[in-house]
Amino acid sequence: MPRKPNYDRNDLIARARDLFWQQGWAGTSLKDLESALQMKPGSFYAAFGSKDALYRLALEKYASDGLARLDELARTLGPLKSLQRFPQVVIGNDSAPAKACMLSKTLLELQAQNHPLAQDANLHLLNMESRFADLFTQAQKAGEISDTHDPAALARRYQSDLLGLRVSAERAGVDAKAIADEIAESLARL
Amino acid sequence: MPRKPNYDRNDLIARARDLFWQQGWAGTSLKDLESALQMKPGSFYAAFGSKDALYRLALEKYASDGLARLDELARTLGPLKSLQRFPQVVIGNDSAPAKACMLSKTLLELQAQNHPLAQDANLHLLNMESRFADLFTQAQKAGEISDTHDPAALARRYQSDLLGLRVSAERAGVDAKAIADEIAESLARL
DNA sequence: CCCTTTATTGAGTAATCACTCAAATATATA
DNA sequence: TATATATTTGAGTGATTACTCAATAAAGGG
Repeated sequence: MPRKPNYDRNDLIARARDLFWQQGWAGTSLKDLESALQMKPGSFYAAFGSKDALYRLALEKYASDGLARLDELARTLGPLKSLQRFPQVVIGNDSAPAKACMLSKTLLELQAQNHPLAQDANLHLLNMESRFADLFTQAQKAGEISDTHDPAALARRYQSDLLGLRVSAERAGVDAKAIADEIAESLARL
Repeated sequence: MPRKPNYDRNDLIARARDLFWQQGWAGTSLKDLESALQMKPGSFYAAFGSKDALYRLALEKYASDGLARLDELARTLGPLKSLQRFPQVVIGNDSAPAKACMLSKTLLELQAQNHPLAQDANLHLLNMESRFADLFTQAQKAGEISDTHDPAALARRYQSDLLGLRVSAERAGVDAKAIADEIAESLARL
């Protein structure tokens, strides 16, 4: 008996993610969202509840897509080569709405206000970091890198490098690809 | 004949810088500024003209103070050791309003809106980068590091690492000091 | 003390913010 | 087709935004 919504919820979340990713939390108004999602306020709030709730969903989509991209890379290239390739992949996606990581942008914007979304972002970052650690462990077991280093420490440093790379990639006049190459090269020396 | 202002302009700018640094551009309202600077709207606009103009001054102060801190370090420690110490110094300042770099926060928040302040931030970052390059050049001339690498490339990578470090230092559950040590250690291997 | 010049005050501006809700509309089942 | 249930609509909410301006206060030179 009910009436079905005439939109694809997942697609709406993806579009919201792109907006939030590019413009940030405060930089994205409800008018922006209404026009991007083609929804009137009533429908918007019936579907998502609040701007924050939609941002939360957008963050989750961003994070799980990122994990999936890394996993697929690992499946085709193996642990070390996927870690070496990932930096280039991440800044090379020209259809992405921004070069910088949405999780770090969220963290930097909302951490000071103790906003729950900042905690969400940090959790997703920790998730990613532990996936990096897994890959380092696998690379050690495969003999691709020496096992003198702690995989957790390698992952911590690798993620920090990635975050720096992606901030740098946002800047004008900075050759981010060169930085990505150097990150990959330094992994080869482990 | 004129009446003198009863505030220290430089001190006001420093307080504004701290607010902006911590809370960001959109996250800092005029009410926040009025209460932190103890100024009514009229005085505020007579003194600074606009929120953006004050942010601009705050950015300049942030950048020149950063350069000064690096220069002093270089004077006492020499080029290589100052580059090695700088990461720890930058994340170790507990009285600072934030760990992350205000220039990168500004860039990430305002770049998408093509806000002039984002360009300002990038210019300050370029300034800092060229100072890093100078130090790398000096370190090469002093024989502290090999001269096989291009100082500009070293500076580019170094700044990227610093930006990543400072984002990481903002996160809960991340041992940023360990990352800073690794950055310093990797410089020793040049 | 007067007068000129500047600083300070704080109520008030229009615009925008996230969000609400009653009415209208569409759909699937009975 | 009638009814129950859900979605969509869009004008409108109060709060907050950055900012203005006429009135008042203060300070130094004559």
